Amino acid sequence: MTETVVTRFAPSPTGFLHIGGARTALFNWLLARSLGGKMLLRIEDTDRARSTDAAIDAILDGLKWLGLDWDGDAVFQFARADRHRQVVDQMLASGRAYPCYATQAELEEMRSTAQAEGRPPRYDGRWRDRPESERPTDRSPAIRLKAPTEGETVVDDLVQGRVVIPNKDLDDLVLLRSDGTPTYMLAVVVDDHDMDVTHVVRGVDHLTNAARQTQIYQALGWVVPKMAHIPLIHGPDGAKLSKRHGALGVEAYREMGYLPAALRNYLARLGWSHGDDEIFSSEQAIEWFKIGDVGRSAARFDEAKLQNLNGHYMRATPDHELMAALRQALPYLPGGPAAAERLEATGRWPALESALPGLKERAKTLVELLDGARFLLDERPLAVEPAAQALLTPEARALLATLGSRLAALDPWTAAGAEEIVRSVADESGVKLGAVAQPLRVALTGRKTSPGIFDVLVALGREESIGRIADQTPAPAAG
RNA sequence: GCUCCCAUCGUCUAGCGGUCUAGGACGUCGCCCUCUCACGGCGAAAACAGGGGUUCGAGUCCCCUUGGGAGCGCCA
Repeated sequence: MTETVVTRFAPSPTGFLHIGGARTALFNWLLARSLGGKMLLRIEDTDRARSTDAAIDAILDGLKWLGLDWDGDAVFQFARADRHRQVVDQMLASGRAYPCYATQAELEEMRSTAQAEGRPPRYDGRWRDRPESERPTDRSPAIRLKAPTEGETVVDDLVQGRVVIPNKDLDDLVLLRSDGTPTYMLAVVVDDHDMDVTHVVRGVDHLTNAARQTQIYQALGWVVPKMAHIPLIHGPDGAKLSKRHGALGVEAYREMGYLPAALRNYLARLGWSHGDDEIFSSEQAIEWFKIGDVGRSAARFDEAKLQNLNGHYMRATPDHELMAALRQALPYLPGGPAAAERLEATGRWPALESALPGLKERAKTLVELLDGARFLLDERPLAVEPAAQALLTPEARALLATLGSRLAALDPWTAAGAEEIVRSVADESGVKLGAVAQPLRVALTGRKTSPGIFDVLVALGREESIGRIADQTPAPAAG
């Protein structure tokens, strides 16, 4: 019998799609796809105060952008509250759960005295075995799990190995709050069971929860799904990734000009490896992925490596595809919308695409690519960067003047033809190619660096090129 | 405090008792290519946290120490 593998990604919609969450989703996705199974999506929105529609949209949008598709419709946990309560009734009836009337103040006190005595803060089970006759009628109880007090609970984890937690360290967790709403701990178990989830892949921060949830499964007599708790992502300083480390949400990576495929590759390689392979497609990752190959130690997020990887992806992407990716990303990039407008107005979309080969090998992100393409966006007369200004010496301007008139006669307007002219001007003037090429670069782009200057000439076209050169050429005699 | 997890170059990692004078990648530093910057090529520096065992033999297994991390809610 072949059981269909079912994984699930279960974010709580209280913010954007966290980069760590994205990796959890990726591993769930890889596991499901590699085993021919399904990945489900469940929105854990039981915290009504913190859950927002905007966050749900952000998470869905982030997953789609990253190319992580899920099977079926997203399940909303809050909508299943009745089912959760039904399961608790079942547990109450079987004696595996009991009502607890302890007040917040009592719980507070329990915690503080436990702390003071050096014991782990936990519920003392004071309502666990109280007879019904003692139950107060002036308030409604929370329902707690009657957890085993002795022995140990074992989590056979696909990544962490066999993790054993003494039951005495696990208290009777709340299943249903006194207002009748189910807790996360209960909801997760019931939903995973009802959704036929076979593999639970999530962050190690849930490892202790896994033990507690195992107790719930056992109380219910349900099969415990396979678990895989993957290590968390840390910031460059080794501490858990947080706001102060900068970008946290995947949408920020879109804004920084990263390609989804590159981010997927990077994230997959963070904590998982297939020998020495560094650059691989998602298809390869799916083929190679084994959850057991995921390491147990936390990995630091290294943006320099992500950038390098993204650079590889950009260079490897065919121009028309990269062009499409850029057009899609433009609305999200800083200055992107304005750039799109300019390209539209000047009709330079084709020029940009033709300049892509030179542009993409000089950029690690789409943002850098766009910056490199600025010479195509700028209008005459060009603003020359201060650092570049120094190259426009009187001698250089004179060379430019010669160059301008020679170039004007070039036909057809090709890179090879332009190169021939530039080289001969250099030869005739007895200077090195650079002495002509550099001033030409400044005249054409306003900067000291750019793609190959002959390619720039072609991308800009004859009229614009000649014009820009003229802009930097001394006015004839008159002055 | 208690419970659990982790520990190879600065970073991500390969290594699953002998092939390790520890490999790859990013980053760093040289050199080459060159119209600039890149790309690319070549090369260099750079690690088994410490201490005990087990074993003929340990980066690989066990224990301790140290150092990190996570969890301990009527949050998820």
